Amino acid sequence: MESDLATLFKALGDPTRLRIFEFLRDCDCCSMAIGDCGDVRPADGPTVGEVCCRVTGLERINSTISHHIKELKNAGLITVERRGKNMICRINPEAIGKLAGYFN
Amino acid sequence: MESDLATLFKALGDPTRLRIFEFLRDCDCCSMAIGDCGDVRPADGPTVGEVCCRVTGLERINSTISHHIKELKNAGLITVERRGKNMICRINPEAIGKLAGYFN
DNA sequence: AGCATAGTTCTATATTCCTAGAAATGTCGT
DNA sequence: ACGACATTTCTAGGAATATAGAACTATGCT
Repeated sequence: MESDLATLFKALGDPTRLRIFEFLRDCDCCSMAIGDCGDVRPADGPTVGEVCCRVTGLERINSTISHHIKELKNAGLITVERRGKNMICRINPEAIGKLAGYFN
Repeated sequence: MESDLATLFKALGDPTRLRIFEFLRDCDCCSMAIGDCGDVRPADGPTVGEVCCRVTGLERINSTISHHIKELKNAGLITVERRGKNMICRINPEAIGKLAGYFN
């Protein structure tokens, strides 16, 4: 759960992670999540599995995505919370604020 | 001279490079540069050598700093221009603008 | 309890990256 | 042309990282 700037930037510096991050951010802004590979439903955020099969151009094995999500979480960019069998992922607004402030 | 976002973030994701970047940014905002290890003079920007001996807490060999500066340049975050025997480094405002826009 | 589903952790491998020293390049002054 | 200075490029070694497959953990359902 570090959050110094270099750590934040490093986490976003990998193309795969950046896509995941942007996907989560887009879900966040419209407060909808995309259902398990097809349908659409309102939700707190997409699950790890939804990230796996929904982030376009992302052809990565489950364990790889899980690893990247963990890294985003450790950097403090997102939060991950259990909801039944699933883990739902959300952007951490504080981190965004921190980054936004840095360039102004 | 790439400038996609992942590349920008990756360049800033290394602690050494981030310090260099911030040093250059601070020089830029006050339009002063710190002279060769001690004195202060007006200038377009600090030289590579000045970065080497002036960035606090940076104990890196010359070639290492040069390598990092090159990487910042390749990412499009800074510009490097020859001035006599020296190379002067400057922040690229476009890149800053791009990053600022990204988080708003 | 037993099973299916959802994710995580472990292990291994190939690639990338950071660092530093040595050699090379470019520029200026004499 | 020569030497001093500033910086880059080359080379190499060690650390970190991305990826994937297998094994494991956690949860819910029947």
